[in-house]
Formats: sequence, C-alpha cells, structure tokens
Amino acid sequence: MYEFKLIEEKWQKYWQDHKVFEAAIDPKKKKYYVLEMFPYPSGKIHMGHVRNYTIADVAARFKMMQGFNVLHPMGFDAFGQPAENAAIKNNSKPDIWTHKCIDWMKIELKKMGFSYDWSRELSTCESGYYKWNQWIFLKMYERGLAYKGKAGVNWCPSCSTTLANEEVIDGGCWRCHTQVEQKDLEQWYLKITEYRERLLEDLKQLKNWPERVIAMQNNWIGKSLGVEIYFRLDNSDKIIPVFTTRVDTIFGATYIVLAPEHPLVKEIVKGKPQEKEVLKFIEKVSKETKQVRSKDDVKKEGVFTGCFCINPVNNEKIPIWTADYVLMEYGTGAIMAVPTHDQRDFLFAKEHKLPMRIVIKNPGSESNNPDELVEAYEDDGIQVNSGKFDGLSNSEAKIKIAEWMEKEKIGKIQTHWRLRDWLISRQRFWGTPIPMINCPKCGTVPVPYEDLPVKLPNDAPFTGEGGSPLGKVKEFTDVKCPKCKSLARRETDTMATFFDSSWYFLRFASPDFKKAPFDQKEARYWMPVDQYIGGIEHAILHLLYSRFFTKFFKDLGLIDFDEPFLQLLTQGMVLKDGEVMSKSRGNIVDPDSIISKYGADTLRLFILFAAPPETELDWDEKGMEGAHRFLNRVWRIQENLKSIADPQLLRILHKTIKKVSDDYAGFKFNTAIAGLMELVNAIYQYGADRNTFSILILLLAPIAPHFCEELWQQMGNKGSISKSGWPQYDPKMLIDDTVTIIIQVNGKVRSKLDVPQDISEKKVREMALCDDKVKPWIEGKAIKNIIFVPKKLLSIVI
RNA sequence: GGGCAAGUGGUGGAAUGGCAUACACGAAGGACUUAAAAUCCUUUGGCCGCAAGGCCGUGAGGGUUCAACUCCCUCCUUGCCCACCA
Repeated sequence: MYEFKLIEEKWQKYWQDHKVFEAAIDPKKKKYYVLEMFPYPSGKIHMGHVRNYTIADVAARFKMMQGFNVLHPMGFDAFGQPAENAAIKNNSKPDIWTHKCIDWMKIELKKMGFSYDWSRELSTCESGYYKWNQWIFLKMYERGLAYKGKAGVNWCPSCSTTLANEEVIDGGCWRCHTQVEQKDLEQWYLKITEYRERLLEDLKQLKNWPERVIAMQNNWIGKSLGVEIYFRLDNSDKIIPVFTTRVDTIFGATYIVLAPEHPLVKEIVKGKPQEKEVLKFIEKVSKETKQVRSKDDVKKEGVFTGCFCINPVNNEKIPIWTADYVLMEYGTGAIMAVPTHDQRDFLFAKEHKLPMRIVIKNPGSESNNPDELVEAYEDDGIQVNSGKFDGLSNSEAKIKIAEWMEKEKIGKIQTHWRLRDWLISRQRFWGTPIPMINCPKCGTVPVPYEDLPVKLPNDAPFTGEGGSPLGKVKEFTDVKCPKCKSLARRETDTMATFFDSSWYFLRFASPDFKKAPFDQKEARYWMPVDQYIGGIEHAILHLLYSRFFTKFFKDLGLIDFDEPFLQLLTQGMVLKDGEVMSKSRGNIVDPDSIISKYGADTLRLFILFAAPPETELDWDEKGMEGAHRFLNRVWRIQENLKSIADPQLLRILHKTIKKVSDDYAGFKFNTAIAGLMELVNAIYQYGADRNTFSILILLLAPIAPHFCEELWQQMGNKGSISKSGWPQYDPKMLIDDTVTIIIQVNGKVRSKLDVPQDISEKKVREMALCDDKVKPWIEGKAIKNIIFVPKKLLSIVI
C-alpha cells in the first residue's frame, strides 16, 4: 500500500517551492496554451470541476513532458450575483465572501495536484483587472460599439435586474428561474451585430471544435436569406412590409397577419366596425407572457381588422388579420399567410375558414384541391397557380421570383439575423462599474482614461430590492463632469459578468501588465489558446462573446489573429445514478471526501478511466476502488525488479508507448489507461526490469503525478518527472515476427493460422485449404473466389 | 417541429469495413490464512451439447459487401441544443 496522503502533500509542496509550473517566454520552444473555463468562486469545487480540470491537466502535463513550453493558468470569474445575495443574507460584504470562497477553492484545487502557474492567478473582481473592462468599454464607445438604448428589457423581479435575451431560459431567469417580465429602461448595449458576418464566417476556421457547438453558434447568429415584400393597403398608399423565406409560395398568400403589437394595427382599424373587438384582442394578448404565446398546444387566436391589402404579384385583394402567433420581434412583425404551405397558417385558416390555394404541387399527391389537405405541404415541389413561374421547381422559383420582385420594385432580397445586440447593463453592485458620467449639461460623458479604474465603493446598502445599490452611495454617484466641471451623476449600473470572461484568456499572458489589457509581446507568444476545455452550457454565450472581443482587439490592432480558441473540448456532465448531481437532489459527491479516502491520484485516474471526456460519466464508488487497486498494483512492481528485460514484454512495452502517446494526443484517456493496465498485467506475467518500470511510470505521470514523482525519485532520479522527457518507441519493436491470419469461409471465421508476417498469399492459401478446421466446410464445394488481406485474413467464398 | 449526438454483456465501456465485447467493475470458484482483509489464480454474452463443436447475438427492419457495431435507406427510443423564426 502506498501512502497517498504523505506523497501528495510532499509533491504539492515540491512543485510550489521549485516553481515547476511557472511559465515564461522561450523563443526556442514551441508553446502550448491549455486553458479550462475559469470557475465562479462559489466556495467548493464539485465533480464537474474535477473532471474538467483533470482532463486539462493531463493535456498540460503530457505536452510539458513532450518538451512544449506550457502555459496552464487558473483564475476566478469573481463578480456576480451569488456574492451579493450572500452579502444580503449574512449582512456582510461581497468582496469578503468572494475572497473567502477563492481561498477555499484554491486549497481544494491544490489538493488535486493540478499543474497551474499560480503566479498568474487573477480574479475579475480586482480593480487591476476590471480597470481594463472599463478601458475596453471606452474603446468600444469611441467606435460606436457601446451605445445607450431605451428598450423593453427582460426584468427578473426576484433579482430585480435586467437580463440579456441570452440569459432568459424558457421564459425564466437563468439563475433563479423566476418568470421574467418586460420593463422599459435606459440600458447600455454592445453592438455585437456589427460583427455578425465575421462571427458566422469564421466558424469555418474552427476545424477542431465540436460540430454541435459550431451548429449552435450558427443557429444563434441565425442568418436567413429571404425577401421583404411590400403589400399596399387597399385604398391607401400605405405599405406593409412582410418578410418571408418562402417567396416561392407568394402566389398562395390568401391573407396577411400583423402582430398584435404592430403599430399599424391600431391605425388601420380606426373608425372601422371591428375597432372595438381588435382593441380588446390587443389588450388581452399584451397580458400573455411570451411563454404562453409560444406554446405549441395553445390555440392560435386572432381577429379580422376589417381592412384589406393588395398582393403585389397578382393584385389580389386579401384580408388583414391580427393574431398572437405572429411575433413583433422577428422580421417585420407581419407575415404573409400561405395556409397550404405553412402548418401554422393552415391551422389558423381552418379555424377561421379563410381561403386556401395550392401553389407548390406535391409530387406524391394527385389532388390539387386545397379542401382535401389534412396538413400544410411544406416540402419541395413544382410551382402551380403561380403565373409565369408555373412548372418551375420551387427552389428555382425562389430565386427567379425574388429577382423579378426586386426588378418590379415590389420586394427586396434581404438578410435577416437572429443575433441581437448584447445588453450589458446590470442594476447590481458586484460588477464592473460602467465608466460613464451623466452630466445635466453635456449629456453622457465617458470617464477619461487617466481616471480609470472607476472603483467600486467599499460598502453599499444591500437590500436586494430596487435598482442599482450604487445609486444609493453618494460618494460614488456625485462627481464633476469631466467636460464642464459642473456637478454630474455617475452611471450606477455595472457590467454583465460575461464581459469579464470575454477576454480573461488574454490577460493570463501578462496578468500584472499596467499599461494595457495585455502585453502585446506576451500575447503574441502565448495566444491563441491551443486547447480550451469546459462545459457545453457555454457553447453559445461565453464562446460567442469571447470571439467577438477577440475580433474587436484585432480591429484595435492589438493582436493579429481572428479566433481565440484553436481547439475546443466540451466535457460531459458527472451524474450520480443517472441524474445530474445537484444540491436539490441531494446526490452530490464531495471531491474533498473522496480525496481524503483514496487520494487525488486515484480520483484523477478513475474520472478519466470511467468514460471518454465528452460523454456523461456516472459516478461509481466501486470504480474508485478499482482505480486505487491499480495504483497499488503498480506500486508493488518495484519490489521485484529483474535485471534483464523479457523480449516478449519489450514488444508490449513499445506498443504501449505508441498507444498511450496517441491516445493522450487524441484525448482518449480511458483507452490510454486500459493500455497501461494491459502493460501492468503483462509485467505481472513476465516480470519487469528497471527500464520497463521507469517507462511505465513516465507514461502514467500525467494522470497520477504525485504517485509517479515519488516512484521516479525512489528509482534514483533527480528533479520533477514532468521535466524528464517523454519516452520514445522503437518502430522496429512494433512489428511482430508472426501474425495471426483469420480464415473465413463465406464470411464466417473457421480457423486461425499463426504464420511469419511476410508470408506469401500462395502459401496461406495452401495452408488454409488443407487446414483441418476449414476442410469440412469446403469439401465437395466449388470455390468461387478467395480474398487475401495481407497480415490479416483469407476469405474463401464457395 | 428543426438541428446534433447516442443506443454494444449484469454494469462503465472497447473495436470506425476484417477474430464483437479490450480494459475495468460486479459475480462465482479456488490458493494463501486459525479467521478476515489484502493479494494471487481461474471462470464469466445467450442457447444446444458430456465433449469436440455448432447456432444466435451490437435498438428494429431492409440494402451494399467475400466480410457491417462500423457504410447507405426507413423506423423506434433516449439525451442535449434551438424553436409560432415566417
């Protein structure tokens, strides 16, 4: 039994005292920057963190042993609501709570033996960091990328703060899940939409990102090509623009629908007999939450406005409705309804007995009668009832009709985007103050660069209610206008914490740099991040914002690359009995208690062995025992070393070096460990010599570093094993003298032959045909064909 | 409704056109021990058979191939993400 507690403490101290993992520019060495998504300091690390950081640590240590100059930093995403909530609850201060949490988490992270360069540690709540948030904000403001806008914003009544669209999940607050309300406020936005084309285009560069993350980003940016069509109001010059991606169905538009919030609705019903009913309907819909309106099973409601408009392609007079299934936020807030080719329109038209016309012929149906439809036909087909476009395939017609409409000036080809500007204002204390001053004379005035940072006051009244706590601190709000020197009021909103995490990876290159967010010389060497690792929950927001900031820095001339993260790995969740570990379920396994029972090396080994990094991992304490048993099995090898290497074992050793090296490089840690276990099993069979054992220790070192450092030292080596180089295999040792050839008859395995590896096909044929196990299957039958795959198999077809 | 994954022994998983179930867990048996733990050894997909051996078997069905967990088509199930997006 090895004494994991003593060994782990000993080597953690050694790494710290000898600054083993402190990184510095070395132009002679190839750099490797490995980064995991930094944690929010909630107080304790959980198994998700352990898994994330263990994966990254093996990558870092493996690359280091291979001779790369590795940067592997760690920091804390320290601003945010929980600190403030804790302050409210405990009548304390957010910074005290946060620093306590950070200290505690650092202890736990160090116990895991991660190879961090702690000299680069950063926390986003330090003014030395958030000063640069403010600097970046001002640079964006100068370029018109930060602007103030009044808008209906998502308001969480529980946190009494606004939320970005992206932070609203199923109509609820992303943290507390309270139903989100709509509220009008003056807010700061970042114009991420200005970068949408590049954010979309550059996704193509990201060859080493998981496909699904690319797909999610794609959908989120949501570029759709379509046509804006101008419907003229009957007996008026007023134009109602309508956006469609299915312009091929325009000849089948039998009515149009305006969103109830559409400003035209009230205008056009004025004085009409329907006015009262329409206004009542608008009133009713305004009370519905977006949630209710988006439910699929809720019946689509709507009313006729009494007005008509003209379909510009055939001058048909069609009715105008308003209905709750049309959303003001998307497109133009108005749609053309084609009941035959859109299922929502179909259900609505059936309900309200509106006319229909088939314009895309379903190749699988004879009928041309819309009354016989049981649902809308949304697939491809041939144009009918579409004037001069009849007979074209609808995909062809889409382009032809769009071009024709643009020529006739009755429509315009348009691009629509789903991505909105990013709302960053928060009515919260524990965040970066937005560096702006509101002067009664000069209006909005930026804080001069030399006055940065705008520091958070030490104290503020925390009630959790009302607007920004900063608004109640007079020393903070009262300030002289930088322009006219008259009394002005400081902006009291703080920035969303996603701002902080959108560039921290650059700050790690030079965490103490005083003149800019980062030292260009350091950034040029270390960036971009070679391997980024984190949870899939950040697949959209955090990664999109980080990509946006990176492009912005490039435009400022500070860096010369487009994308911050070359390779991305999204690790799977850690489950317990098939369920997500969570406080509410009460099924949390505390890493700390596991470390004291088995040691960090065993925990690292188990968590990597139990499943591939990307898939879910079901926690199983029995598996921990197995992992621990394996380490003890390795430990005992040293008691019984032979002086001469067994030639059989030597071949297995070299194959293992290759397998483990390849598997580490491909993040296939579970099979790498399986390979090491096979090697250990072989050692127990053949007996190991010193060299074989040393190589085993080196191969295992990235996964169980303390354990291997100790054995490495006991073998008489000096210095850290992480600087000792990576074992190389001899390609000649991978080739066996003999190979096993599989003999198949009609695809079924009937025999196996052990033969010299360079044997001729003729010889194998001869051996196979007179093989005792093969004979009965081919006797008296005509051989049609024989397929020979060298070194693998011979397949006889009869 | 759309997109992306995935579905393999009692369990976690391995194999990405060429011996299905590597490695581990669990289970059963044995050695050592006064005993237990630890350790070591053996067995462990199903069915038939004393055995040799045979047949079946990777969610279901079909296809391509000498050969399919792997490629193609249809479907089912689960997970994740998106969604009255026009």
